[in-house]
Amino acid sequence: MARYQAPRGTQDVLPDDQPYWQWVLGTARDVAAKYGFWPIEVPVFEETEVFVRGVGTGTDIVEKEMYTFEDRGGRSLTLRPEFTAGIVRAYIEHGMRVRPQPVKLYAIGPVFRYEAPQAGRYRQHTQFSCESIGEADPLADFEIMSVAWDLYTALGFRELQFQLNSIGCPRCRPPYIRDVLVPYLHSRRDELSKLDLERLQKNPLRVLDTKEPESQPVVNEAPSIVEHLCSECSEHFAQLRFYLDMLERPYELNPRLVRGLDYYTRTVFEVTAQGLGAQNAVGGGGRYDGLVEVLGGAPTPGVGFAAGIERIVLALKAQGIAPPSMPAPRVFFVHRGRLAKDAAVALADQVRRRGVGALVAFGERSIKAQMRQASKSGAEYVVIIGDEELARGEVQVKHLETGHQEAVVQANLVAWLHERLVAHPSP
RNA sequence: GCGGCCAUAGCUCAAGGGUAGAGCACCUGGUUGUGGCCCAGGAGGUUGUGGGUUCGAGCCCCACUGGUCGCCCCA
Repeated sequence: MARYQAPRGTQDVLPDDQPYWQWVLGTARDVAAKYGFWPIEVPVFEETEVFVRGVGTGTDIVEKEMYTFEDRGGRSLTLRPEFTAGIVRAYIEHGMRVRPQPVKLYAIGPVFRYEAPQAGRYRQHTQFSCESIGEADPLADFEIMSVAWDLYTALGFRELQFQLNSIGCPRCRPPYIRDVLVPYLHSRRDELSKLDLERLQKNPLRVLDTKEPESQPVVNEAPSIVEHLCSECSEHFAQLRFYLDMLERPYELNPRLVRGLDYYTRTVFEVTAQGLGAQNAVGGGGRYDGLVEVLGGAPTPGVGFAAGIERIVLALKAQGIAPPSMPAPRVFFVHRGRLAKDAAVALADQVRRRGVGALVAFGERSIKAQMRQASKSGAEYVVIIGDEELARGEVQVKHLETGHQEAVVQANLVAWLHERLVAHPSP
C-alpha cells in the first residue's frame, strides 16, 4: 500500500479513463459553442461572502459543506462549491451588462463540497456550468435546457429523463408556502415521518422532494405550486413548455422537484440517468432572477445549468457506451545498431513535422522486444532500420495489421507515410 | 453527521490461528534482424495504519484511515 493516497472524496482520473473525459468535455464545449456560449475562467476560490449570499444561508452547501479558510492576509475565502455565484460576480464586476444581453458563458472545472463520499459523489468533482445572464424570455430557459439535452443525446444516453417544475418567484412562492402548503402539511402531520416534520419547520418546500416512504401519500396529494403561480410566472412556465413541446424535448412535470439552492426562481429542472444508484442526477439547473441583485448588481434575470462530469462518465459506463478512441502515435521506429538508432531519431522527427505521431524504441533491445513494444503501442506501421537498410539508404516498413512489409527509400519515407496516414487513409 | 458491508502484488481474488499464493498485466528469453498465439524464467507484498489477545495473527478484538451501499443533499 502506498504511503500517501488521494484525500478522502478526491480521485485521480487515470489515462485509461481519459477517452471518456476528453469525449465528454469536448462534446460539452462543442454543444455550448453551437448555442453561442463562450468560455470563461473564474477563480477556484472566492470571498466567502460571494457564496454565502449567492447560494443562500439556509442551504446545506453554506451551512455545512463549504471549504472555508483564512488566508495569510486574514481574508475569509471559500473553494467554490458551484460555478454560478462566481460567474455572476464576474458579470457584475466587469460590467458585462453593457454587452449585448444575454451574456452567455460556460465554465468547466473542479468544485468542492465537504460531503460524505459515495459512488458518484465526491468532495472535489468537475462541473460543466452554462449560464445565460440578462434575459427573462422563456426562450432563454429553453435554450439552456436544449444545451443540456444536446449534450446528453450527443453522448448517446438512453433512459434519459428531464424533470421539470416551476417554483415561482418572491411574489407568489411565499403566499403558496404560507397559505397553502404549510396548512395542508399540518393537516396531515400524523402521516409524515419524523424527518419530514423537522423539514416542515425549517424549510417546508423541501418536504415535497422527500424520499421517506411513509410520507409519500401526503406529498403526492399535496397542492402543487404550479397551480398557485402568479400570472407572470404561470405565463412564463407555459411558454417554456410550449417550446419544449414544439421541438419534442421529452420532459416530465414534477411538482415535487424543488432544489437546494436559494437562488432559484421559476424554472427548475434536473436530468437523471440510469445506473447511478442514489446519485442519479447527471445535471440540473434553473432560473435565478434574483441572484445578480443579491450580489450587488442591478436587477438582472438569469438562467443556467450544471452537469457533473464524473457522474456522466459513470452513467456512460453503466449504460455500456464506449468513447471514441484517442489519437496515438501511428508509426513506431525499430532499430539495430548505433547509427541506425540515430537515423531513426532523425526520421521520426521529420515524420512528426508532417503531422504524424511517431515513437522511437528506447535503449538497444532486441528487434523482437522492440516489435513487441510496437505492437502494444497501437501503432499502424513499424519502420525498421538496421545496417543493411542504412547501407542501401532504405528502411523496411511493416504494416502491423496485415503483416505486409516492403522496402522504402529513406528520402521518400515521410511522403510515403503521409500519403497513407493523412492524405488517403484507408479505413 | 448517522447506520451496514469491505480493505492481501499494478488489477481480480485465494490462503482450516502455524514459513503469503494464483490468474491477468509488466520485464526478459525461446540462436544469425520481425509483434499478436504458445512455452520458460524474472521482478513485484512490513497482508491499509496503530494497538491488543496468543508460544505464534493476513485470519480473533479495539481504534484510526480509506472505499462502498443507504439516510441527508446534490452534479
